[in-house]
Amino acid sequence: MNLPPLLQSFVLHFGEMGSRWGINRTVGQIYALLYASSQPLCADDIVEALSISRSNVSMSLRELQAWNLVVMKHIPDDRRDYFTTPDDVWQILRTLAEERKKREVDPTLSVLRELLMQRPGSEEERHAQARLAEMQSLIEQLTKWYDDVKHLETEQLATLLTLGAKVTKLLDAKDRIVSLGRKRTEPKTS
Amino acid sequence: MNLPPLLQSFVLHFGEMGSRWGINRTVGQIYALLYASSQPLCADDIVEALSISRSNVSMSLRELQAWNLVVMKHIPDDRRDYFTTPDDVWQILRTLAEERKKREVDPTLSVLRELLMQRPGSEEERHAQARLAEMQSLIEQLTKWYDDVKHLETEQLATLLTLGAKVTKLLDAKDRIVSLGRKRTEPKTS
DNA sequence: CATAAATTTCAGAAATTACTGAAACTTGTG
DNA sequence: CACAAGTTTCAGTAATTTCTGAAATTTATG
Repeated sequence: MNLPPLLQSFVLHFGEMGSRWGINRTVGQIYALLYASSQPLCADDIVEALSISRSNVSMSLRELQAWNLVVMKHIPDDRRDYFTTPDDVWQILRTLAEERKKREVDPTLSVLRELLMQRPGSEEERHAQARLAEMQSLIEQLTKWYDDVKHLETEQLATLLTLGAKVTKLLDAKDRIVSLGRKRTEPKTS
Repeated sequence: MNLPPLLQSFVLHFGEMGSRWGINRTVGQIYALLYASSQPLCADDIVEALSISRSNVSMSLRELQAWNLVVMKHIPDDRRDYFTTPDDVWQILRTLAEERKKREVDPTLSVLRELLMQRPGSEEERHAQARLAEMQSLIEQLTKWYDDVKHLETEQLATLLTLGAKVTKLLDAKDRIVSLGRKRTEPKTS
């Protein structure tokens, strides 16, 4: 591996974190490299930058494509495929959320639904189902929220983040404002 | 493994998902078993239920404790340690969020901060730093939101979820209400 | 449609991670 | 404090995952 030190640290860190994020080391490193590079890279650039085999690069790029985390680019008069990551970090976040949900949440939700269709054959099963139902309910509330929020434009999403817990206060505030309004009294501005 | 079919399916599913969630199969299975069981279980109960070695159970319980995902209970006149999961699924969610953040986000944030302290030694490094800064900014916004929201009581959290994207509309509504209030006009109720 | 460049596939090797059983350790009790 | 019940540790083994290099396939072009 022969990269500028800063880039190398970043790449190595993503490699190490890879396993915690459910991807492998190489995939993490390649992603980091593409993310931080100023230019799209082709497979051989990656082979050279990370000192890994050509086939490993091929497999890993395929994995990153399956995650929709890289985009392929073409350079005029060059047959090779070049890769980058999308520029917009908010868009990357949306993709990550979508893919992780697909892989980590949806399968469980469908198993829960299936198991909750069954008739319990014992008291122990009845209790288990009650617990599964709690889990299902929570996950469905979370995914409903996610489905709602994922369509937001970046700016709105940022607003929502900045608002944070104040949302609940805002709700109270609204109620107060409304009732004040009804009494035709001047409300405070938040 | 000799469990009621429903429980067994649930346990096996959690085992399979384990790797995607950054825990291993056994840990996933034990968690599922404890989660759905009506009674606390001791290590030997788990050995029997899942047909795995005593030492594996010990190691896996240790891991689950490190995640704060199980609680130890004691039964009068019984020296053995018994384990359950917390009852409240919302509390479980909070714990999961906290632990995943600690393992999956915080280390990266600290690496990013460190790398952004360095002075870039080339144009390539300068560009890389700009990209890292974008990533850092996004993660900091997200963790700030999280730090804010994590203190909410379950009921408020549920409200926030139900609200979802409507929050942004609510904001608009508030503005309208406020200005209407100023004009001493009867505002609409949401 | 032949050729050459680029890419992918895949079987086996290497590396990593998970699991077991035996031994060591801890803790409560007579 | 000796014993027994319970728990943990750890070295070796098993299982899984990742990586490689050679061969096969695809694709653009003259």
